[in-house]
Amino acid sequence: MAPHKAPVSSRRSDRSRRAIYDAALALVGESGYRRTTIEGIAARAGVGKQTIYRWWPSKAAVLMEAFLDLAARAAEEAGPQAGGAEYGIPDTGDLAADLKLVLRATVDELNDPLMEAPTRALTAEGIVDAKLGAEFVGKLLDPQLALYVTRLRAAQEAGQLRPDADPRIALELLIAPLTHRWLLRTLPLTHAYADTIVDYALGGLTPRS
Amino acid sequence: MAPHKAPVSSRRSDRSRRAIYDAALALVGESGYRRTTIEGIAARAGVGKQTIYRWWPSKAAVLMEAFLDLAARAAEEAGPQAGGAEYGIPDTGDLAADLKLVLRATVDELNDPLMEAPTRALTAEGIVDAKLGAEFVGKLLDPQLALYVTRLRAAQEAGQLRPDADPRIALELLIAPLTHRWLLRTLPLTHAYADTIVDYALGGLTPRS
Amino acid sequence: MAPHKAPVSSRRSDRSRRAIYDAALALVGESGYRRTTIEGIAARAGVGKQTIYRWWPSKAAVLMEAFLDLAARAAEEAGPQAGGAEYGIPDTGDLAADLKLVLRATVDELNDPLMEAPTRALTAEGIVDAKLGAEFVGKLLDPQLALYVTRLRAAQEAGQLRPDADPRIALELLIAPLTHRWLLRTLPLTHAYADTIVDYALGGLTPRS
Amino acid sequence: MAPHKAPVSSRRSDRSRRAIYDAALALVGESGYRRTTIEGIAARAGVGKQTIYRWWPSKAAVLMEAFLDLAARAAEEAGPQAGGAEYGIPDTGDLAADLKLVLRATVDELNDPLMEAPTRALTAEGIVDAKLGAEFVGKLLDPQLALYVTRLRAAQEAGQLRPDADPRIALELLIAPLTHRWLLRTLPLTHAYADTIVDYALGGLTPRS
DNA sequence: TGATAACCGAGACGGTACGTCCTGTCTTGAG
DNA sequence: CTCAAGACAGGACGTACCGTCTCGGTTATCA
Repeated sequence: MAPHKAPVSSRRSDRSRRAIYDAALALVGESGYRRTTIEGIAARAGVGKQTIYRWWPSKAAVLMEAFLDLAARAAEEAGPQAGGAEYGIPDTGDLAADLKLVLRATVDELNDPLMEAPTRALTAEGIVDAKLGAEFVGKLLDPQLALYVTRLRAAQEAGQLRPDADPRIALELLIAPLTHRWLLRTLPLTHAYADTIVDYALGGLTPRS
Repeated sequence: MAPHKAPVSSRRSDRSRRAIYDAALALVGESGYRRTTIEGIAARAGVGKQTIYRWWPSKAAVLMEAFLDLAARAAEEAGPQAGGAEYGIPDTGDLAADLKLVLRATVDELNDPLMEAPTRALTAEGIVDAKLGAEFVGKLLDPQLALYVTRLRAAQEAGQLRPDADPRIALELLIAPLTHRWLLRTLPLTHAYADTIVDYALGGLTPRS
Repeated sequence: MAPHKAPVSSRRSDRSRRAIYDAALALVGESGYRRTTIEGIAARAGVGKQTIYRWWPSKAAVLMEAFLDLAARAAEEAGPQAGGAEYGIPDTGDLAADLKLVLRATVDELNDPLMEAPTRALTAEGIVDAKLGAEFVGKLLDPQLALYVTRLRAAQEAGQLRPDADPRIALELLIAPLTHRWLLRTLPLTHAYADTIVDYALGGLTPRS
Repeated sequence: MAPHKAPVSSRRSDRSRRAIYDAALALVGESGYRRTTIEGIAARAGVGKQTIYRWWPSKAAVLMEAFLDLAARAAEEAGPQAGGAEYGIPDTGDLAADLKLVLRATVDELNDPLMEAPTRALTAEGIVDAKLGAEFVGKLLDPQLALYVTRLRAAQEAGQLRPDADPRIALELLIAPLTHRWLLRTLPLTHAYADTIVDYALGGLTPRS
């Protein structure tokens, strides 16, 4: 999205950009991030190498954009008919139920084999490369986490969450265990686990009657 | 520890192994994992490349062993005088206090700039490479997590923790948020944060009097 | 001249080709063929290894082309003013004298220390590698030998050589002994030797009056 | 035969030496001299590498000895019953016939595919490596050439060869063309060629009646 | 409505590192 | 005490990509 040395993109070829996204995602899915090369992406996309180097600073940046594009298109598709977490966490009045719903969806997403390779690749890259990590967090993670903050604040106003609880930290209590299992592959990531996490976490955060 | 194609070595050179560990850690610390090369490690260690390829299947495996060796030696040093988490989580009777102590130590460890580069590198590598990840978890993470399980079970027996709480999941509620902040660099990782996590997590896991 | 996997390139860099020729010849001269490496040539020429591998199939092929280029440039220089064997063997009417002149020149050429190393290297390589040998013979040797055939045929027409003598074999009688001494270093290769060879060989090939 | 750093050969294992000869010749025959390695010879001979390095200074030296041993054994076999050139050139009184006989045998030997690979390898090596070349000439070539000198001197005494002809040079006139064709593969090496060479060469060396 | 840029595909270039192979030396352990 | 087995430091091999750099050949403004 942000070219590293802006060549004023009005003349930029959409066809090439699309082809590069597709090639990048396909190759990462097929061969893994490590074995995916810029030359390989260019060849597969039927594009000159320079066309990649002109618009992106690194392989990771290409993949990041390809991934954002994928997510955007997925959201657009699922979006109109109300949709999932992208458009806010539902508020049925029952905080635990709402959270379980969303976390179960997150579990499913993480377990989706199609998304796995690129997500892992980007996360790993971001862990080592602070700049990329910041972009990853800013563009993909933070917007999602903000939805939790919103929902948790609503719960606080509704008296379903301790007024002194920090929503940001509360959210981490919910999200981090899932991420932990997924990233480190310690134990299987299931709906039951998501439910338990919600129960345990909320246990300490709901007002004691 | 497990050579990829075991040359069963009794004749293996200890001097070389040591030099390789040192060179690998030094280079990763100085230039980052990406820019560290096997050739570079060999050159710095004063060792033929083949000596590395003979005993390790990948750069990541070298670093892993170097890291394990580092940890082992650190533990041996700190070990005798009872020491930290390596030798069990203290049990003073106050679960929250004990956990805060240990988690604060973990925070310090994660913030230690000396350990940061290799730990991030290994973690990232493990996220993408399942085999390496399994080794990382089995050799480094699981032993530590087991200590939490032990302590939490003791707490259950002492009636300081709900009898129906799963210690494994409880532990993840404590550990995962720290890891999350550290890996993704979302927000600073402080002692205060560790304390809050303990408070929030235990809130839902201690018996309601 | 014939790239092993023709990248048909008009974009080939002349500067690199030249630098590679120079480096190859220099290194072979300085350190001998064996100790000359493709890496060394690339480094000395200030060229990437791939640029060598792209255009030549082997070290020997590089040297061959470098040598041909050298010979071509030498010929071009010496050429205009009529010159040596490159432009035909002189025909003064005295066959023996003409041959002695040319063979003495060949002796001098073979004894030239500058040409010695690469010529020996190429010859030796060609002895073992039939493909390269064929190229060597076709590009360097045969053209020279053809000049002898021409001169000997002229001598036959002039009645200075038996009409039933095969010029091709006659030529070998003249050339082979020189090559033999030079290649195998059995005895010194002198002008006197060249003269004697001409005398002995022609003795059996001139018409008996 | 001449160890480079004489380890007092009394303890030397004959079995190993033999096995090394066999392995060396076999490998050179199968894969060519270039692709034959000392490691390969050792492995094939079931011998430690050190056992080779102890007794020979180079791959070429191993092959040379193996080759000499082969020639010696071949001679021993063919020897007793009078035999070929090894035991002198026959003297039937007809110089031309005698020479043709021997040169035809040489042609056959050079065309023998079994001997070809190692002979070419050794010759090529000797062309580039002066020390080895000298050994090759001294041990293998000179003894053979001496036989020609003997026969030619006898012919001179019998008045079948000009008294002023240098036998050494005469011999080169006979031998060199064969070697030339064989080494450089310019044209096929046949009995007819050998005969012609004898005819042409002797033509100039026999007394004119 | 050309001229004239920019982008495009292609791919050669100088490099770096890869992982393999072999060299020649040194060490170990079984016989 | 010898010798096969093979680890060791070193270094070249030939390959794969890196990121930069031309090269013509389209487009797609703007003069």
